[in-house]
Amino acid sequence: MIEKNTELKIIEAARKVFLVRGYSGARMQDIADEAGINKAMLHYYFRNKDKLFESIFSESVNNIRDIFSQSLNSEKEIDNTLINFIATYSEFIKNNRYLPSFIINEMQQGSEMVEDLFKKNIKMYPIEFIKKLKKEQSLGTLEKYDPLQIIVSIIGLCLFPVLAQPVLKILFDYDDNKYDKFLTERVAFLQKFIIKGLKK
Amino acid sequence: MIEKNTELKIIEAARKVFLVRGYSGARMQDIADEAGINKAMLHYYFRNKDKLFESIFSESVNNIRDIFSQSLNSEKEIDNTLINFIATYSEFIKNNRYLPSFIINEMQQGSEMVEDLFKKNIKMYPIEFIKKLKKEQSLGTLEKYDPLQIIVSIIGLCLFPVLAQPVLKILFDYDDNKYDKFLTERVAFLQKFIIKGLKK
DNA sequence: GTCTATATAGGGATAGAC
DNA sequence: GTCTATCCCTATATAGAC
Repeated sequence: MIEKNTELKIIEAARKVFLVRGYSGARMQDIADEAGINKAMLHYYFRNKDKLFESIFSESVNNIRDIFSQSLNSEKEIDNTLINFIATYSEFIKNNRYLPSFIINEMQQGSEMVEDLFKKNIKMYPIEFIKKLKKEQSLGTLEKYDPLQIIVSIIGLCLFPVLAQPVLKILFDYDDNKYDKFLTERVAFLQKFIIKGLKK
Repeated sequence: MIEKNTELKIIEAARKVFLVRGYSGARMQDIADEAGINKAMLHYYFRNKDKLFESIFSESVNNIRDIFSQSLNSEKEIDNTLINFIATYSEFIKNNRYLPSFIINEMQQGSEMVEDLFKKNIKMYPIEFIKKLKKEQSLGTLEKYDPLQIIVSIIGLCLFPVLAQPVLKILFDYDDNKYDKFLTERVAFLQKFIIKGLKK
């Protein structure tokens, strides 16, 4: 087993701690423990907590942006674009449970630093997808809903069960396995439900 | 103007601070300032930060539960039940923006205290609504989806735009007014979209 | 009940040896 | 580059006067 370099170990540990606990809940000591080093090293590599946080937050925003544009901008026609997006995006979110709530929460705090980092990194506006929607709407195959309402709905339908996972698990009395099954089955459900909801 | 009693002032201030900043981000000093008193008073009325937090978290869970069961358990048939729920629930969430993310986030931390409080207060499982869905499904008027998938979808469609508000405002370049309009228009959109998606 | 002053702990940051 | 020891500020909590 090759020993990973320290900077990488720190990044991975910081990612784990920040994504679950958030900026204010994260402890430098916890990150050091998770990385198997001491606190001083954190400051040696990343001057302070803010700088370390910035690097984690930025990469998180980039990850969300990449998977989003990558899975939405397909050359296929509308049905397959939707089916493909729902599957790809759901899979990504399932494997990155804490990403959405992390970003949403930090943004909610309204700190300048976070908002600037977000603006700097995000740059995504699904123009191509909106064009595709509008074309179908004018052809009369899709209901004439506001494209942004549609997009927020699709993303929300994929994200919400992962965002609210800790709450929903208790409400439904589902263990990890059952909830995982719920998420897996959800993909097919969403593909059908969304397309039916949009079609004229 | 009648002077509110101190305990009430503390509760209101704590609510404001905890809901936005969360447990770890909240400062007793900020709560004292918001209430217009000094820190010592917080400890006089609520022994410590944990106790104060508990009372806010509990009332938050109760609020969510009340509005949920209240707006879902109507005597009407399925279409009107849905239309009524979407309108009532959306309105409530709009007026209580921070409630959902507060509960979801604290639950994500996985502390025993929070999880116990949640379990103790929540007790909601929409049995009547599920019955109503299943009846329509067996009559062939609704698609035979898993009722829990349906419920998670409806709630998610209402909650997500409020949960993700700080992110979506930036993505869409919407100011407060435009976003408010977006949320208002969303109700009618959701009523149509959801019913179309569910109908056979 | 309400205040000021202060104790105590927690956590981010630095100095300095190796 | 990595460690130990320590600094020092911040935040919670308490003591005690009024």
